[in-house]
Amino acid sequence: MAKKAQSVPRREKGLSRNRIIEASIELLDSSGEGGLTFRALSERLATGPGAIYWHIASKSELLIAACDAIVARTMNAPVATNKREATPQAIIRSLALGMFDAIDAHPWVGSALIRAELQSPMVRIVERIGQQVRALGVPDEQQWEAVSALFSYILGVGGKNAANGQLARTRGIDRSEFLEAMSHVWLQLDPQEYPFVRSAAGQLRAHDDRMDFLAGINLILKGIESSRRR
Amino acid sequence: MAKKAQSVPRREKGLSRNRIIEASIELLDSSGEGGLTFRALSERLATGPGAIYWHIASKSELLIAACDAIVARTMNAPVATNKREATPQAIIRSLALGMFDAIDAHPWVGSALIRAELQSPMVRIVERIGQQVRALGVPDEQQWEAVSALFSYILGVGGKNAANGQLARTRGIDRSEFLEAMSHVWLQLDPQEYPFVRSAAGQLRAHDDRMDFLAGINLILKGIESSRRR
DNA sequence: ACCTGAACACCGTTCAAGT
DNA sequence: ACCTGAACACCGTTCAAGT
Repeated sequence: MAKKAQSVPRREKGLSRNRIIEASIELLDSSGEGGLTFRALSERLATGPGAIYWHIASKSELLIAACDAIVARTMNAPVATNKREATPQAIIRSLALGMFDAIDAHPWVGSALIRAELQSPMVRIVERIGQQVRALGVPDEQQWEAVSALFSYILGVGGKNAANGQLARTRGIDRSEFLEAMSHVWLQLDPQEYPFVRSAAGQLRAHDDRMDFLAGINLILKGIESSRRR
Repeated sequence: MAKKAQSVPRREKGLSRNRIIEASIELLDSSGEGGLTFRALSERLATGPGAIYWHIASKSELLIAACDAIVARTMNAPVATNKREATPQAIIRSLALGMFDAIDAHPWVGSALIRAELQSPMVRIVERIGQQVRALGVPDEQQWEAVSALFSYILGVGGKNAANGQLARTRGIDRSEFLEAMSHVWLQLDPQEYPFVRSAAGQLRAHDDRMDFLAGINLILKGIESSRRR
């Protein structure tokens, strides 16, 4: 009968790079970094562990590919800014927050991103930010430094959040409980040796990761601005 | 300092948390993150894998303890600044570079640091930087944001360098070869979609990680300064 | 071309048994 | 109190064999 007359949704049974990546994302989301194993994955795909190797070279490649899929979605999503003032700064803030939220939703992306250095996920992020840094009027020789700083900062916060997510999962602990406990530990420190950390213990309990993240982006943006002005 | 008159250096044969940590550092330095296994470690310590568990709860605790030992040394080292102008900014730069160099020498510290969130290694770094941010005259409510931004940035660059080190080890590839190859890949990208990355490919080949890192620290410091002035 | 699944060479961790 | 080492329950990866 008609072979391509209508949208026969690619036979469910055939394995493909894409199906493998989608299944990996589901697995990573539902059971964390440790949840992605070739055995669990092949069970979910109703196949043998060896079959996956026909489509993907290694676990590390698989993790980066899954990370890249999330980053691609995030960087291609329409930028959520007020049209009235879609300044480069506002767009950069929005892109950065997009990554923050993506990592918040998929904590494993944070650590995968770090391992994917200079590969596709980084390229996507750097490109989007880079264009806005240009639009900011930063001179050519300073653009790389500016983009690199923003990217590294996002990477750092992302990695931290990935660790948080991992910790929350393994210890089955609530984030605010954990902050409470940590704040208590900090208050216990020797006041001679740790005056700053002790005094910051209160803010630790109250702080909002997302707002702190944004504040850091704003500091870097201000730094870029005041460098440019000179 | 010397607490007691040159005591006998704790009998070589007895296991101890410290000896285990030192052996772990050697193993991590010589064969990377993957090189730290309880089997390799117990062989080096001439004991069984189970023995280590008497002194340390888990591999993750071991990794963080090893990381903390390096961070402690780094943060306690005398700050290398020109006495004449030991401004808070200069001290922060020096502390940050100290961490950069430590991670450069021990790439595994980068990824361990990320996993150690809010624990001892972070506390040491945050304290040292925090004191200088205070000395900068940043108002109380803004201190945490400033320190947090600096720390996250250091974490991000550190994580990236850890990945580099790992990559260099597994692929047995030289850093500059790798940058060369990556720069070539970037030049191949679609100019419509990736104008910025393409134009940055040249700088990628030429760039100096350490200088880029310092430039980022300076951007954040400038941002802090201009926030304060407002 | 694509898939199967047993087998290999590892892991971290536990625990009865020793000293 | 501290150590031993076999055993358990996993891993990623390979590969002859199938379709």
